[in-house]
Amino acid sequence: MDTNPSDGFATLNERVYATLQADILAGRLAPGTRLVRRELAKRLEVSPIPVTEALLRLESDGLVESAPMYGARVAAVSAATMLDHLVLREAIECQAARECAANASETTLRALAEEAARIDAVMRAGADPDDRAHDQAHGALHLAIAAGGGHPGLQRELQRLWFRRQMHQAWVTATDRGLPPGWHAGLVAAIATRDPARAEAHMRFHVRWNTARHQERVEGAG
Amino acid sequence: MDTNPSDGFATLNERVYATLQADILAGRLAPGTRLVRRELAKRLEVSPIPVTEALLRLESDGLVESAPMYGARVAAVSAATMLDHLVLREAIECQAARECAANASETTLRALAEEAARIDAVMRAGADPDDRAHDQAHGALHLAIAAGGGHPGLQRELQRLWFRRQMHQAWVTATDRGLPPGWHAGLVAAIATRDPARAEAHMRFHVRWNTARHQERVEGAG
DNA sequence: CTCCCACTTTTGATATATCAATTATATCAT
DNA sequence: ATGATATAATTGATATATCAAAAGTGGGAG
Repeated sequence: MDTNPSDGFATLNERVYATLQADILAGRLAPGTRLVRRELAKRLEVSPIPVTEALLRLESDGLVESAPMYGARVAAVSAATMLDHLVLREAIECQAARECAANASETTLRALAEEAARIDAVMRAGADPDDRAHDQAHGALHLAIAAGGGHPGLQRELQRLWFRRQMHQAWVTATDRGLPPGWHAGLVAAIATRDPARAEAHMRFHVRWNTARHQERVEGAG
Repeated sequence: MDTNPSDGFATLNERVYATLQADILAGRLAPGTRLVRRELAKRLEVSPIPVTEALLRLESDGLVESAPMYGARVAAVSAATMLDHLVLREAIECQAARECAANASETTLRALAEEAARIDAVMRAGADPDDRAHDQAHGALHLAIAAGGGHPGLQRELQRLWFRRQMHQAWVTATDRGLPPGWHAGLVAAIATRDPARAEAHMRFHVRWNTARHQERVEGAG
């Protein structure tokens, strides 16, 4: 079918990509679900070609796994894949904190501090586990830190990783509770010292909190 | 045309991907070159579909840039893109060094040390700037460090980044000379201390050597 | 001579059709 | 009944065809 110019997608490829991504991130397509091109094409009322291309992009985002002459399925979620993701996120976010400390403008730092305080306030008030707006704001803050360093590549990588984080969150009980007060404000303050090592250390501690929660869950389930 | 089963590629998509990648990495396709699907399809004797898919994958590797309804071209190489790449590499490799220090087996560490010594010896002897085998071994060592931590995601990301590194090297005069003796042996020794902070610091210094060379070039060109 | 527009050409996006590999199912011998 | 095998149905890979956007081109108005 033709591309509806009013929906904001330039191509069908993009529309299919966005649709499938939303379905996976929201958990409407469970990990392991087979993604059959013709089926998806029929359901979305397009030909198999944009579907194929969208699946390829989702694969490079880590949301879909596939093998030649076998097909694609929604990527598995396991303790191992989550740990893998967290380690990668630690890499990117620690570097982002460094670069942000070194390069961000004073204006940017002020804006980050403000937003961090706002997010901490919502968290302390006890955000709903599935408060989309809050989670979205939280992600935006981390992205903004990555953007603050002025290196688009870091920002792009973190964006991709954040997709996988959202997917994981659909399949584990998120535990945002029990965070120290000023969790994000402290992080931004460390960045604002302009000391890369300090910014990195603080970010590492920040990301590792998630890793620790993850490992508790794994052991608890053992 | 049909897939030749003897060439090691399961699909035409893969073959086209490998061919174009090799052409870009070797500099046979210069940055900025327009990549017209039908042309490539005719030249490679396939239909436009595998070409489209291969271009999508190359785009996610950062070797190709494209926009909807505009087409693809070989990614630009500039001081900014190179710096972006180096920052990303610093992120991944520093984390890789940490994880390797924390998780690699003694056997792995011994093998890394051996290979590092070998590479340093070749470097000290003055490797040809375009000695493919040596460059390949050098890349393999870094990949092996990333693999040593036991997190496939880090390894995959570094592999992708290394492609961009190879591309950049086709367009700048590589300066492998002037490295301190034991450049890689020292790095692996730091990892073998099992102290993540120390491993990371050493790796950061290692990667930043490239960043510094890069910035010298930029200033020199100004 | 320059600028703008109608027209042609090129090329990206994608539907349809076809082939081949894989998987499911039915059949048969043991 | 069990397992192997032939056959049918499914589905991935990809060639061909079509449509539409964009880029290039020539001619006429100013």
